[in-house]
Amino acid sequence: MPRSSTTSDVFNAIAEERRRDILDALVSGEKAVGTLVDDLSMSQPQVSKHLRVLSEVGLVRCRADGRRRLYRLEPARLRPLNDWLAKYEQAWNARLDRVEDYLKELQEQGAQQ
Amino acid sequence: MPRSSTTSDVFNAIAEERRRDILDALVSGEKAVGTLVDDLSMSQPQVSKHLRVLSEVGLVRCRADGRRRLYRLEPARLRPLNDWLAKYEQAWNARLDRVEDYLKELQEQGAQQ
DNA sequence: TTGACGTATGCCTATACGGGAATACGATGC
DNA sequence: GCATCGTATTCCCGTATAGGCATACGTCAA
Repeated sequence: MPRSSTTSDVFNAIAEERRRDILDALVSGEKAVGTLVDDLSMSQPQVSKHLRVLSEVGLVRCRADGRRRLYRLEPARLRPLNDWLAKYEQAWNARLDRVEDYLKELQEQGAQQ
Repeated sequence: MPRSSTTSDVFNAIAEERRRDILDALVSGEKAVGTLVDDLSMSQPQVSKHLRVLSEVGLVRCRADGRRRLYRLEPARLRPLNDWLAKYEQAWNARLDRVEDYLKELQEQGAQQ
């Protein structure tokens, strides 16, 4: 069995960094495909394909404007991610309280790569 | 070019649902591999392999106890996810304020699948 | 109509995957 | 030492990808 499809859920869709870049670029508002191509220095087909994936999981929505297509963010779809992450906030904060431990994390993180 | 490695970052590591299941199971505390196998009804090699991925991105940490290996959560490593998501909280909340829109989201989400 | 523009799609390849089965490894108890 | 338990690793497979390139599609201007 291969990896789950990128369009199977939000988690798989945002696993690709390029797609996160696209979402980041859309935070400031609706943008045309060409604008994303320029801003992110990606090929046009590449952008279109990633937008398709994001669209299939509902993270973006499309609107026609002449021959351009304007894509906008659909932040509500990030909810599953937020909900899942919320479970760990408590455990997380408990660690953050111990500053020494946290600094050690960062050191190990740096040393590991 | 294939998809990024599952061990390339936290985003790719948690894309797999089984691995999220494992993390969820570890929220309550340190657990042995066998315990996870029973709790999650997964094969032992499967659990070990997923734990390896989680371990490589630092989401879990291992400790030996006799012939058992106890794995525990490393919540601090979820930070990149939290940071990335934070960018969207504002846009998100703006939508949540409009309850009608949010309900519509849920309806569309249900109708789509 | 014709051409140009903006975008989407199809084909291709190398690549990394998740799961199953078998097996190797390390620690324990006798 | 030896059998056994608990885990990790290896090999195999079918499969879905991301990117490059070429091209099809829809819309607008002249």
